Amino acid sequence: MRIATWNVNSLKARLPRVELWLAEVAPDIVCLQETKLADEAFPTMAFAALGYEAVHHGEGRWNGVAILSRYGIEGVVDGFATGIEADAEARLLSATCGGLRVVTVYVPNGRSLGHPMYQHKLGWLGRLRRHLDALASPDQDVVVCGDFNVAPEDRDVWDPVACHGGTHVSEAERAALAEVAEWGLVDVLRRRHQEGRLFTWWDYRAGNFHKHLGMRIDLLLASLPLAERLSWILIDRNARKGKLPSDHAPVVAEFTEPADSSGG
DNA sequence: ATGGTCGAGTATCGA
Repeated sequence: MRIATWNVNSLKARLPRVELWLAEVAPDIVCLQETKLADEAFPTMAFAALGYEAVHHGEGRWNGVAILSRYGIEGVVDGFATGIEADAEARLLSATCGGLRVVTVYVPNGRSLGHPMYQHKLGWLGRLRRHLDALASPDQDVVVCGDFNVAPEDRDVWDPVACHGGTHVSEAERAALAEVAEWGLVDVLRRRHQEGRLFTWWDYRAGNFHKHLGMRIDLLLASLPLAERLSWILIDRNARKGKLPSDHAPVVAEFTEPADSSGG
């Protein structure tokens, strides 16, 4: 079972590359962020032609998240679960794909420390934790993945000194992310690979990708039963190269099937 | 030169 997450920075601009990438990487489940599409404009048929059922939660100009699945899609929840203050923006989508609970997230950027959107970001991560409480149990197979707009540790940024004082690295953001993970989720890339300079996002400007000045802010968090079945995980830097790339690279992980599901 | 590039949309804002 191959699961991927990718902030595509406009699915309209990126669809040709996304289609080629799907054919090459062949993931079974894909979480997309920043589609920047209204639901009516989502290319359902393009994904169906590649063998994916899809669900999209969009608003048009900004944000927008989607889940593609080769295992079917059911139990869709747009945004936060009932009882949690609704999000005015399309940043969260949950669905069950063949027994796996899948949550795709596009966490607010925060803009700058002291900006109202920074407090909004912290509150949003708190609501995400409550969303997981309402949606699933950590003893199930659950994956929460997407663009968290938080680099969990200093080794997840190109230069902690240069980044200090900005968003993505503050103690409060890291604590809010840790609270989400403490629900019962493992950052599987970090569990498997401990070295620094494993980035998923590079600013378009100033040749930062070429200079490998990036951050690891796109995470694939798995519940413990799922995390224990990780075969491999990688950051697909090739998808950040060439013509008209997103500024994010996908994260792709392979998991073995649960032991009790063989043979059906 | 106090920016650098994208994508939204068509002036700027957001990332």
